[in-house]
Amino acid sequence: MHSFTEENYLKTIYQLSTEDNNVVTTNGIAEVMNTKAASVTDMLKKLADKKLINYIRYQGASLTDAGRQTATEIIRKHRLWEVFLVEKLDFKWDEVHDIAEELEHINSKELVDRLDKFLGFPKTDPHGDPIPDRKGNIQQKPFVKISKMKPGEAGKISGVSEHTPVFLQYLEKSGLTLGTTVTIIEIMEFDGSIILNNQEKDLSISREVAKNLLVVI
Amino acid sequence: MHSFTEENYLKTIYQLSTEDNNVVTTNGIAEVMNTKAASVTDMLKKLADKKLINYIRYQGASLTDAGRQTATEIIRKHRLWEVFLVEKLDFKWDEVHDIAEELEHINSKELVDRLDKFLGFPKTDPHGDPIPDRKGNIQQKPFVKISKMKPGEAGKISGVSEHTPVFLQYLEKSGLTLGTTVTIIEIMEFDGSIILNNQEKDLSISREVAKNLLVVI
DNA sequence: ATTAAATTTTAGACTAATCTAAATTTATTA
DNA sequence: TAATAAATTTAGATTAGTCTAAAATTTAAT
Repeated sequence: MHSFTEENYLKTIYQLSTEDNNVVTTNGIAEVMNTKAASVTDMLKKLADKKLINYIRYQGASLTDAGRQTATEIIRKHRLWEVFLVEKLDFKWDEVHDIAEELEHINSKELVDRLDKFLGFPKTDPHGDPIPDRKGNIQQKPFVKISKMKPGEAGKISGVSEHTPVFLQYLEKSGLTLGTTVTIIEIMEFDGSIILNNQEKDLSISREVAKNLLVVI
Repeated sequence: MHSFTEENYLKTIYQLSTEDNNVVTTNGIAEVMNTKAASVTDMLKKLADKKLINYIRYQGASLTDAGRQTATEIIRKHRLWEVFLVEKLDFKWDEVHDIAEELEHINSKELVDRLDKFLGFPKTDPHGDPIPDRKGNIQQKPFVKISKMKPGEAGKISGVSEHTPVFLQYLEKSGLTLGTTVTIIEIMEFDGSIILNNQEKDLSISREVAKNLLVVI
């Protein structure tokens, strides 16, 4: 088995490599993980030795099949536990991330599969992120950032690309929860902020918010 | 917070100090934890520095109030998770120990309390062990080892002092599950084995088994 | 195409937890 | 009660993960 630390690196590399296509940089990892570049380099060497990543000095890293498999298993566990926490234990969607961050390292395939069944084989977690299947396949939804939409277009809020409690709480307060349909009214030239209609009411959101709110059209 | 390792030491010290009254020895801990006496000494010094145990060189260790509080919190989590695994995920009672051993280190009081509520505030785990309350109070049941009983006496099987899968599977196969009532028929002089009646049938158990099976009379 | 800036790696040190082997203390017993 | 055995602790080494500071490499810019 892999250590918690190794697992966290693999998860981060996975996430960064889907955002910025494929090759991941040392500094990129260091920033996300709140650590130093030197530490990242050490770990990249170790993961390369274990054949979990492809790594070329000064060039960056990408996951091998084995590495990707491990990464998606961790993400699967993270998201299933989040569903459990929200659906069964009545946590709010902004409270579950840190706890799931710990639970994702519990080691038992049997446990994961039984949890999956217990939850009724959910397809997405409480933030709209898709839950990988046992083999690591992820059903990617056709998410569109609100910031990319044009006036007149409408979409159903289906995901977020920021998972911090403050952001989620802001959405909650503004009624921008998963499943609600929004229509773009107007985009302000001055600062790119967007006025949209949400459940009969108009409201303005900043460009920053629009970038992190995902809809399905 | 305390490291996993510290938590495991505290749990072990707690368990040993209830078995053999109070003061716990270095070798005793080393044996239970599958480690070396030298490692135990190091950790005892560290735990003493943190005021979690009272420790006198060459004399042994005992928990402080703070140490006991931490230990019982871990045991509370362990046993609640075991209930979850058996009641909600349909694991057998002999399959849950190792998984709970990992889950017991997840750090969130909120999680524990919500889990407790979700499970309907259970009083005992699947092996009959009492679940400590939030404050660390344990409702000790009046357990009696079958090996201490006399012919003619009867009792309800209510706990075990061995938690290994092989032992639990043996009990399962023999029909010696929690809740069934057994009556002592005869104690063999030769090897101390015991013949008892269990659900209309007589069966013989070894002294070793009798020492680890607990009943309430 | 050099130079400067940014990124990345190496070297060397630190901490937590562990180990072996040797030294010390306590317990046993002759 | 002195000698031996058992238990415990210390000394010194090892591993995983981290860090700072310095060196190497790549990228950007003049």
